[in-house]
Amino acid sequence: MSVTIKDVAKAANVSVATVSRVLNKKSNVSEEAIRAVNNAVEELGYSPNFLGRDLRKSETRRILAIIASTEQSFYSDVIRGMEAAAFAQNYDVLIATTHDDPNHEMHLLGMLFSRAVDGAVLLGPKLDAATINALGEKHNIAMCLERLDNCNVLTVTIDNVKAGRDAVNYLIRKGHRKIGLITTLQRSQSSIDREIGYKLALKDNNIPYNEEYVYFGGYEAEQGMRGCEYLMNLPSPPTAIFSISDTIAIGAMNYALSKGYRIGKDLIFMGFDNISYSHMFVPHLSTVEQPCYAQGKLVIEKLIENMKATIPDHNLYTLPHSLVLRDSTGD
Amino acid sequence: MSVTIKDVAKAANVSVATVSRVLNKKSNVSEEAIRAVNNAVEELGYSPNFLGRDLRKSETRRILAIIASTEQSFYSDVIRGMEAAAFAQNYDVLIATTHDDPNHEMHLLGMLFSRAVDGAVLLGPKLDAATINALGEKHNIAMCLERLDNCNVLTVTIDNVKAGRDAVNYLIRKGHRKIGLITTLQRSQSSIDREIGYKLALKDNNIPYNEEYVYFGGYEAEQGMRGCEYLMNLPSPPTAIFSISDTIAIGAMNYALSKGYRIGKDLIFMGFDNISYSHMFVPHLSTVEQPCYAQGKLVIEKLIENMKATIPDHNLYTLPHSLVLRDSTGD
DNA sequence: TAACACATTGAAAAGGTTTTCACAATTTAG
DNA sequence: CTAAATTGTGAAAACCTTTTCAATGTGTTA
Repeated sequence: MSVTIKDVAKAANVSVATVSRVLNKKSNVSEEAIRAVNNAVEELGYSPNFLGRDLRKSETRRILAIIASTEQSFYSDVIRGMEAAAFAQNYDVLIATTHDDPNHEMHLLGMLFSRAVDGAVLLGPKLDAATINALGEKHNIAMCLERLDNCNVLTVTIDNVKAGRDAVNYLIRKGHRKIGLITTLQRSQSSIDREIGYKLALKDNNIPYNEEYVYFGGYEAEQGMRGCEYLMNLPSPPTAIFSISDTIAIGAMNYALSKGYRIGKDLIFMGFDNISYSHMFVPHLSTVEQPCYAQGKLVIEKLIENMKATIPDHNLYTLPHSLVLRDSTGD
Repeated sequence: MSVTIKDVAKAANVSVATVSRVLNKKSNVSEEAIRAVNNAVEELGYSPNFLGRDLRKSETRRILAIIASTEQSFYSDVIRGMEAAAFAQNYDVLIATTHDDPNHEMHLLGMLFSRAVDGAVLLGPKLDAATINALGEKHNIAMCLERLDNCNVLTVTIDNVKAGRDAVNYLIRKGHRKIGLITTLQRSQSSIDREIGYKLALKDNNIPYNEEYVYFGGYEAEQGMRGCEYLMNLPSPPTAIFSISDTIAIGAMNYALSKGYRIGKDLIFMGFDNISYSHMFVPHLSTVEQPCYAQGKLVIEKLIENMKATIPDHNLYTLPHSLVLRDSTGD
């Protein structure tokens, strides 16, 4: 029914081998054959069946990026970086979402085990380290943005401990000593690391850790509001709030605005991620920026290297972050 | 090197045909064989090669969603709808981004022509109607969110003309007669349709169309700011502004806030899309909501139907939108 | 002129699966 | 107790490529 390489061969009066050679731009084929084949291809509207090709070559030149959801807009830059690195070596990047379901994550990894893709990058996996380690033994897996403790799979991320520490140190340097933290109950390693950084910054400045100043919520802006409400209703409320994501920080500021706090003066805020909305929101949000594009680019480069390597690289690569200072810290 | 169905067959002491039958849960196979095969599979850590399977079955049960970028967070709900419908029939949804490049869009469609996926959904294509029509003749393509004039390919969208008209009519009903429009220079059909709706609403209320009140910018919040600045510096500035997207509206409100306008009173705003940030931003943004999830779900259902159908359905389906009224219109 | 290198080509194997077909063994019907 | 139906099974074909190998033909060298 569908036109195959055989049909092209017949139409061009050559063998299928020759058609294949022309299509793959092999050198040893005559000008005449090239013309005949190209004409036939054009005429019949032929496009090669990748299933046949991929099966024979045992390679698809496709990489799967597995993300929790497309909601988190800051994935966007990571994907762009991944694509840039992939295209440079003739790979395509496909994206699939898990919706935070480890079973579905495993299902998607099935595409890797079954060779429907050549490699997979996990952006914030829900599977545990042991499972991923086991899979990483036999398959081409990498992690990006998020590391996992005791996981020896190729990983590209930032130093979230240091990032949290830098962020909070900055708030303290601004003259604040009562620092709130809004983080998440459902813990990713990055949240945990940022919280560790928060504690280290307090220690750096001889400020005792006060667990009252830490609110555990969810990832939504709504939860940021709740967190801020909780913190500001403490007997001795904080004067600076560090949130482990911009979305949460925006929610928190939302609450502060509604209560008339003067953001940047009475109360300062620091977010994380530098999502595009963080400088659309008024007041503009100070935040920690991580090199999304660079992380995406690097992880793909390393992953592709690993495909060819005999001894795969299972290292952890840490890229530098930076502070972006805006209205919300009075800058 | 890699373990195949043959290895399993050997280990289980049966033929490859039997292994295949067990794996695909065919009825006519003995309990004994089932046990033997399952053991062998377990022991060898076998997972079937999808390239072989898909080639043989001429089907991949994968659908490609082609989007401009993962930046636009409101795609997220559409994707969720698509996945729900797909999973229900054992299909997977893969996402790929074009970055607004028609060439890259064509490259991705290559996965469809080459049978690496069974169908493709375009969410905001950059290719022209004629090209898509031609491709739609031979391949399983659908469009979602965005229609194209003179394009007879299965399409699921909303009535953007009516939506724009409803939005502007609401602003007028609120007592305003000087209505600004911030739209985009690089035109998608939805922008065009919303602009038509804007004009129709003016006509509905005998308000003459004034081209000074229309600003053509880009899709970024930044451009919304510019648009608002332009409009408010007119000799007789508008008292209500309709933006063709929430992101643009948020930018516009940003400018208005910085100039001290009382949003919801002196100046009212209406956006489009109901992105999650539209009710995080203070003041909360009134907007037009489109049924993203439902559109995604429907387009996949129809697309899968088309795969089986002898005469494919090339209709345009229009789902209902609604107004979401918040602070920015004084509600 | 013989021997040889080189360019171009096609037949066939290979890649891993599913499915058809035929066959044997068993059960059921008459 | 025989004929017919059913069940379980394996060999081989099919899906569509790429690639290996051998063969042909041309041109070059000795």
